[in-house]
Amino acid sequence: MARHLITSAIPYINGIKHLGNLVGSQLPADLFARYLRGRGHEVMFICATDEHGTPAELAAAKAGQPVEVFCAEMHEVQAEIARNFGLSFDHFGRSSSQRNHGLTQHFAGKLDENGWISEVEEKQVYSIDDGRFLPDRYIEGTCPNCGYDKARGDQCENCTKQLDPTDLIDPRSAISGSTNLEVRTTKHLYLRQRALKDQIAAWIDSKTDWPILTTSIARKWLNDGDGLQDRGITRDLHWGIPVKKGDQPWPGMEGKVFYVWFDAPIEYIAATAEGTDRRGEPDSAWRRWWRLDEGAGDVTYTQFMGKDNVPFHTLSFPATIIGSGEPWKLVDYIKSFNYLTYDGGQFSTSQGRGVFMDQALSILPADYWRWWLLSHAPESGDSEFTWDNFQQSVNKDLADVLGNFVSRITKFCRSKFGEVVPEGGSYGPEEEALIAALATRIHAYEGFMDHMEVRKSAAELRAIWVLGNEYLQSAAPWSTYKTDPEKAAMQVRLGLNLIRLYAVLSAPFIPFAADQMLAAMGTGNRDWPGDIATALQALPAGHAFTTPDVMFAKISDEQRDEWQERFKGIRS
RNA sequence: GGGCCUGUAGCUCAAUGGUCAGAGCAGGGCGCUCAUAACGCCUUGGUUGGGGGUUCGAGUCCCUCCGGGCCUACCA
Repeated sequence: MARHLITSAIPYINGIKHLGNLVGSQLPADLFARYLRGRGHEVMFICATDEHGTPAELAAAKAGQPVEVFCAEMHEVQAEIARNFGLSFDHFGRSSSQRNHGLTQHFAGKLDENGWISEVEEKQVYSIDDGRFLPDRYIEGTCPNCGYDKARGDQCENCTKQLDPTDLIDPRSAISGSTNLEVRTTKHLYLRQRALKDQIAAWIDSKTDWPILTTSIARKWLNDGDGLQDRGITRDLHWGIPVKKGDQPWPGMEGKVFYVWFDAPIEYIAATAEGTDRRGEPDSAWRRWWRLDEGAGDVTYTQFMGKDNVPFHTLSFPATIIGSGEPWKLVDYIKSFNYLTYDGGQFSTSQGRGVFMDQALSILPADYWRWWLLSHAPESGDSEFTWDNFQQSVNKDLADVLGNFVSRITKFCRSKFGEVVPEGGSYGPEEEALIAALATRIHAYEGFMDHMEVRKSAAELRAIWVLGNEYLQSAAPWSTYKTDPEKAAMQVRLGLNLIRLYAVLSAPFIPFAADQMLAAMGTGNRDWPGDIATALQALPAGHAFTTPDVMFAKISDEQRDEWQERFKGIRS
């Protein structure tokens, strides 16, 4: 039994996430966590909402709410949706928690003690009417290059030229449209990543088994141009973690907060503490996951994230950890994902294009989405969601292959033997062959799952389901029943045990259906199979079961067409 | 502009430089009747984006061209 710490990139607070966000971090992380728990390992699976930053303040203002209230409400909304998707977090925390305040200030204090913080005076655009400094992309104006009148201060979307806000002609606030702007001087703290570059590079170089997507992004940032740059870790905002050195004030930084990307990954640690606090456990309970000197030496730490998050998890957060000089646990493996696209384009919140998590659950059970998303996870490149593909995959894999298998064996048994595991008969060559085939495929499945090969795991699991149908077809208990009822009883008993075995193996992908299968089989036995023949005797003769309703109703062409129309959004 | 990823069957994807490039779906045929008209077996289908090169051997390595995507540090 090993100890596994698993974190999913924390979703931003300002709205409900779409299926692309889900498949890029939370869902595969949940798959891995459920699998490891199923195999008997000790797992700590952490996620949270990422609540700070300019967009949160603006979204709250738009909703007409104080930002604290807005964030608290949105956290509950996201937590509820996560529960309904079966995301099995040990704790779903908040980056605005007091735990994160304390830890973030602690890390900043340590970094300063060790000389890794510099104070920098810089000039930024201030909007007098908005009463706030504006990040570059919140300044709009006319592009000096192409004349596009909605160019942003960081880049012109029309001609893709990179800009400085002062380049813009007729600059205005993207928030209010106000042109009452001025350049002001402000002081910020920078994390001296440049000075930590060699240590970080050596650490990255030691990770030879990481996905290319992960290491290539890290190396690009380490080596491109002048190499890794220092990063500002404070902002002139109201909502956030006040800048302090540990629990002491930071002279000259009054009224400023830490940058959201500084405190967000620290929330992984803080959320673990929030969880143990909630359970009434002492500090040692979370520290044994995070402090190498307090019991975390045997922890394997895996992070899941979309590719946009990679620089922060390979560079900034490790710089924080390493720079602290304290024995905090560093990540062992980063599993990163490409993007899911929607029907030939991007998911778009503003255009209402694509399916968002709440909408997904309003039309179909979570397992349908979990299965499709995981079996099509964007591992080697971006992958595309189309309704046609979704309908075909779900109908074939879940309804025809798995659901129908459960249906045919339970209904046959009910009609010939009643809803009880039948007695009699013994294995022959066909059964031995099935057990051998199962052993081979389950071994392969475990190998793919151990290595987080999500799509290959799904394909292997499906192949395991198919073995059940192949067996039934060749064993043909409906025929043997006529001449040798004892043999038919043995075949059916094996088939019913396959249902339980499939529930256990499938639970990481489709936990709700797995629960349904176990409930129908009248068992709470979730033991991961070791010896397959033994595992197929979990339900003994005489054990009562119930015949479940249709587990996966098929998606009709009408539904598919209606949903395609409903979620296509407004094309610009 | 720079960098990274990617292009394989109608579709979605596999293939440590090494048999005849494989699966699933879709298409075609046969079988079965327990089952959600479901299942099983067989089968059609590829100049691996184009061109050049290295090698005994290239989907894989190199060059080049074409197409798609992402990132480029003050959004997160």
